[in-house]
Amino acid sequence: MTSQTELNQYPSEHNHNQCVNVALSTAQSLCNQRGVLLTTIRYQVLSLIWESHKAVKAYELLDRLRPLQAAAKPATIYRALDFLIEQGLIHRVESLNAFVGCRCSDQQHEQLLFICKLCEQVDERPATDVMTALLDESKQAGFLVHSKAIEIHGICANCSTKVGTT
Amino acid sequence: MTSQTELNQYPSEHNHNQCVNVALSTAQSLCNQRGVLLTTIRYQVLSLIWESHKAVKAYELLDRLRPLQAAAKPATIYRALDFLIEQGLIHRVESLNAFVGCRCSDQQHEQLLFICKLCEQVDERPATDVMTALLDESKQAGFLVHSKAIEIHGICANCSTKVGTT
DNA sequence: GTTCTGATGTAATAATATAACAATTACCTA
DNA sequence: TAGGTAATTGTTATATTATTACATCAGAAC
Repeated sequence: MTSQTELNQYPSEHNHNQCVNVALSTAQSLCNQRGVLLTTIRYQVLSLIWESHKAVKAYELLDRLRPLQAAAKPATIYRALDFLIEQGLIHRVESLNAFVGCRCSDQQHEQLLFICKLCEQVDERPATDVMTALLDESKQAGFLVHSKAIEIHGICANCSTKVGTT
Repeated sequence: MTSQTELNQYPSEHNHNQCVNVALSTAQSLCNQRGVLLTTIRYQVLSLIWESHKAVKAYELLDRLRPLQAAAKPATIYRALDFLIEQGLIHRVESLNAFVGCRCSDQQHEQLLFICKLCEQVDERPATDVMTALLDESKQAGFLVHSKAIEIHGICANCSTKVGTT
């Protein structure tokens, strides 16, 4: 049953512990480099977000944080989220009002987010061609880009294989 | 003062009455073609959205609808918005939780939204190159696209000229 | 006219997010 | 190491955004 659940959530070759470890240690060293504090609460929230590759809602995080931080309130979560977003450690998924870990914190942070309607996992891709085309378009429009949100909803490769073979 | 306001909102060559007229009559004929009802409430909400090129919040629409529909409640607005979105007559701006008229209802509906932080106007552009690159990327990822939200925040050409010359 | 469907009325409440101010902690430096 | 300062967290309240459920109404189909 556990294995079935994991099968539904991740491709079989996926070692999620490693994802989490990499994410958390990268986060820690980035914060060190930048002289900002990855406090206990912030670290715990980041860990909770990294429990899966799904986008998580703020109040769901709150529920999951409370066992660790009895005093946790909405502000607790939103402050941690604000910090993590500022540091580029997570993405806010605008079209879901939810949050997902960023796998590219140390590189170009703004990416395409592919959001699967079936497994709900969010995959990020740098998509250089798209970004180039986008900057071209912006330049043509005379538009000065500050930030972008590019969110694609549909069915991921993993899920469409399963659907196809069922 | 009125003219100053308008100057801040639209490029001078812009005839907004025409925008509105085109949008509303296009909406009406599309609904006729499709055999769906552009009821009074829906028409009023669409008109209110088209009062400017800014994205409007649902509860702001509610306030503005009430003089016309004394019984208007949140559900009234959200139902009208759902309908207008389904019919491709407006865009939901995910990153603002707000709504803006669509100038391309009869064509390819999914566009890039350029959102100006200064004048708050939302400009939509088809950006074929971006869309092509995006579909390529999706194909490479094996991702089946259902819908996309591409929202660019920054400073529009009109505002950056003003800022530049000040 | 009756029935059926879609639209609207109405009330309650859920879900998401922020503001304001107090208390505490971390850090610097004298 | 004491004291000052800035950042973080605690706490309460409330604002904002959105949905659900059920009643009623209006118009089309029969």
